[in-house]
Formats: sequence, C-alpha cells, structure tokens
Amino acid sequence: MTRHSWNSIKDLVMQKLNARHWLPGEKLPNEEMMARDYGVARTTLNRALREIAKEGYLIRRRKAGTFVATHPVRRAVVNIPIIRHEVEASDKAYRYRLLEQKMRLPPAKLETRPCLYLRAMHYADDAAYGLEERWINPHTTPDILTAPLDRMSANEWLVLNTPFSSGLVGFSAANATDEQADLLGLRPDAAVFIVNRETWQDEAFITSAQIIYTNTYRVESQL
Amino acid sequence: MTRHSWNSIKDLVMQKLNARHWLPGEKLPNEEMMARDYGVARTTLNRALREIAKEGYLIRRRKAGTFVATHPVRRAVVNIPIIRHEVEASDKAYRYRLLEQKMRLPPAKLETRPCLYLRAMHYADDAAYGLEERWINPHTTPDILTAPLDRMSANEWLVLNTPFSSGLVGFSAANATDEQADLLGLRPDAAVFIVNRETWQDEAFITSAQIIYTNTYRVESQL
DNA sequence: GTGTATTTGTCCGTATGTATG
DNA sequence: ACATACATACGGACAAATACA
Repeated sequence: MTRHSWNSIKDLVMQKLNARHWLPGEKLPNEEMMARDYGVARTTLNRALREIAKEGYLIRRRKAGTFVATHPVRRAVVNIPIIRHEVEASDKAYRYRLLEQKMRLPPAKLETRPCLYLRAMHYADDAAYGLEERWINPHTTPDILTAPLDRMSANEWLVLNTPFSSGLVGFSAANATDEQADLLGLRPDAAVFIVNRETWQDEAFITSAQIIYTNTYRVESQL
Repeated sequence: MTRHSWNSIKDLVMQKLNARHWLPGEKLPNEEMMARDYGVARTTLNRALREIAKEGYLIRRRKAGTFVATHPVRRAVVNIPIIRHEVEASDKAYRYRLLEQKMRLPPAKLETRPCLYLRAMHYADDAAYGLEERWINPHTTPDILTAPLDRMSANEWLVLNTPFSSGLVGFSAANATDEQADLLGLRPDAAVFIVNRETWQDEAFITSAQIIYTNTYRVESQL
C-alpha cells in the first residue's frame, strides 16, 4: 500500500536528473516543498536525497540548498578480496607456499623495531598467481608469531584475528625485477601489477603488504 | 550530545567490534534492546547499524538479526577524477593536446557502426602525464561531433554534457608499445599503468577510454 | 562583524510493512 | 501460519550551518 518508499523517490529524482529536468549547478526546491510535491514526509525525501548526494550527483549545503553536481566525482568501489577467495571464485585450485619468514628491521616509516618479514607465493591451478611480500608488526600483533603461516596466508590469518582502524590501498605498475620475473614465470622486465596495502591501528602499524601480480591481472569495478 | 548521535553510536559499536566484544559470526542483541541500552530511539540505532553494515562489518537479515561479518569484504572507494583536476590538484599547469580525431569502426563489442576515435595527450607542467585513446559513440551522443575537442578534453565535455549512466573501470599494467613509450617519454618496454573506462546508457555504448599513465602513477585509496 | 532567517541534519516515538526462521 | 526482527514511513521538534541583510 505504501506506494512511496525513499528508494522510489530516489529513482524518480534520478530520472529527472538524467532527463536534465534540473541542469548541472541548478538548485532544487527545498525539502519541504519536494516532500509535499511527492506526497511523502520530509524525512523520507531527506533520505532519498542524502543517498543521491552520497553517490555524488547532488551537493547539499545547509541554508544554501540542494544543487545538481556540476562535476560529479565518479567513485568506483573496488573489492579487496582474500586471494584464496579470488582464486576459488574463478574455479581454480588455490595453493599457497611460504618462501621466507624471518625477523628483520622494516623501513623506518613503519617501525623502528624488528618485525616479521614474509615472502610467499600464491598459485591458481599450479600457475603462479601472485607474489606477496609482507611486514607484520609483532608488537601490535604478538599472536602472529605462533600463527600457522606455513599453511594459511598471513592475509587470511590477519583478517580473522586482528581488528584494524584504518588502512590504505594502492595500485601501481612496474617492471618486474629478475627475481620476481623468475618466481612468477614471466620474461625479464615484464610489466607487473602491484597492489599495496597498509593497515594501522591508532598510529601503530599492523601490517604492510605488497602483492605482485602478473600483467594479466586486472582490478575491475562498477562505476 | 544530541549532535550526531547515530554517528557516536556507530563509533561505539565499531569499538566493541574491534575489541571482539562480539565475535565474528555472533549475533548482536536486537535493535530494540540495543536502543534501550544506549538510550537512543530505535531509528537512531537503526541508522548506526545500517551504516556499519554498508561498510561490510555487519550482516543484517530480517527476522534473523544482526551478525558480525565473518569475512568482512574490504571495499576501497577510489575517486575517478577528471584528469585536469587531478593535475591541478598537484599544483601543476595542465595542458591538453589532441593528436588524432577521426571516424572509424570500433571493436564489435561496442558498436557496429563507425564511431569517433580520439587520441590525446595530457601534460602536467609540460611533462607527459597520460596518453588517452577513446571511442565515442555519435549515435548516442550526436553533439560530440560539434564539441570543441581541440580545446577541451573529451572526458570533461562528456561529464558536462551527457547524463549519468552505468559504467566500468578497470586498472591494469602493461609494457608500453614503442609508440606509447615515445609519446610518454619512457624507455621502450617500460611498465605503464592503464585505466580503462566504459560508460553505457541502457545497453547503448557512450564512450570507452583507455588512459595510459607512466609507471610513476598510482591509484590510492583509504580502506 | 553581527544578527537573522533559511535550509539541511538529526532525533524521537509510534506505527506499519515485509521477509523469514 | 505465526512470531520475530529488520525496513521504512510519518510528523513534530530542535540543532547546526551559513547565506544574506
């Protein structure tokens, strides 16, 4: 019986935006008026407009009003899956091999005390999938020292066992070093796709990882 | 205290999640109880939990309840700016040069009729910044044929003049072709970072672009 | 700089809808 | 079929930000 949900109001406004009913930069009527026009409560209309604004198509400012974004900032949401899930999602057998594990002094921007350094390979159906180089801070995550890292990737263990407050992801490209090319089965100097991740908890560094993928790897996302 | 109450409730719940007050997979108390516990209205608590769920840390199902996500899917939101804005944001002078513009038959998956094909360079302080190769469908966007593409990048024109639509973004790495290396001032075979974009409107293709950046380019994002 | 009016942001309490165990 | 828990609606109220006089 409720013909109007905030979602249908959202669709309706989006249609008007697409139809250029209001031009970029133009001011929309205020909430109260629009709510009356569409026959819904202001809170309902508010939610619809808030959602549209979050998607970047509207700009809302108190006292000023609601405006059509002139340059909608396109945002893409990319999923950062656990590598095992990513491989298994493409119907391949996942395998993980720990290459190296030792305590070393990390780059100064991370920590001044020695940390756990790991190198590991990820395989999909026995083909090299990605090379992982990772630092883990045992001072914030002491349990890592007894984790079964020979069987389970550090990534997966960390997701299950440590909360974190903030993080960074970066995507970049580089030419493979000879060693990387060798491990990944690529020709020397081949382009590789690199995903960097850093996670922190309240100024204290938890882990920093670099995953080197072959150049066939792509990150894709709906706009 | 009345200020941003849903946000402070969200912080509070996030803290409890981080502190493992509820374990992954565990069920939280129902909305009514939590609202009473925290001394807020149920709608307020609802909003807090809804936001947390949208970030992936909680799973909510009607009748079943609210649960701690076992494998929170990490999502990173990356902004896809207009290249001019990106360059100007780093305090450099932006320059754009159209290299080529003609009608050609695009890849069949896009369109079966001839489309506009563009190649253009983007510069930051006279240093090569990115090479753009783009298809634009004049059958969905006829005005493009009279747009001043020698002065304004197609990207920017399209953002201003075509309605919103669905799209795809992809990030990948590759070795530069000789021509690309030459245009970008890179050594032959250097790794380049490639951003692909496709935008569609109701099954009809609008534009498809590939922007080739030097390997110093990075896409970064907060987790 | 100050004050005021406007507009969005949020909260509350209640009520109803809806998916689902 | 039923009960439960989330999803959403409504209207009234006040807070916060800020454009404008």
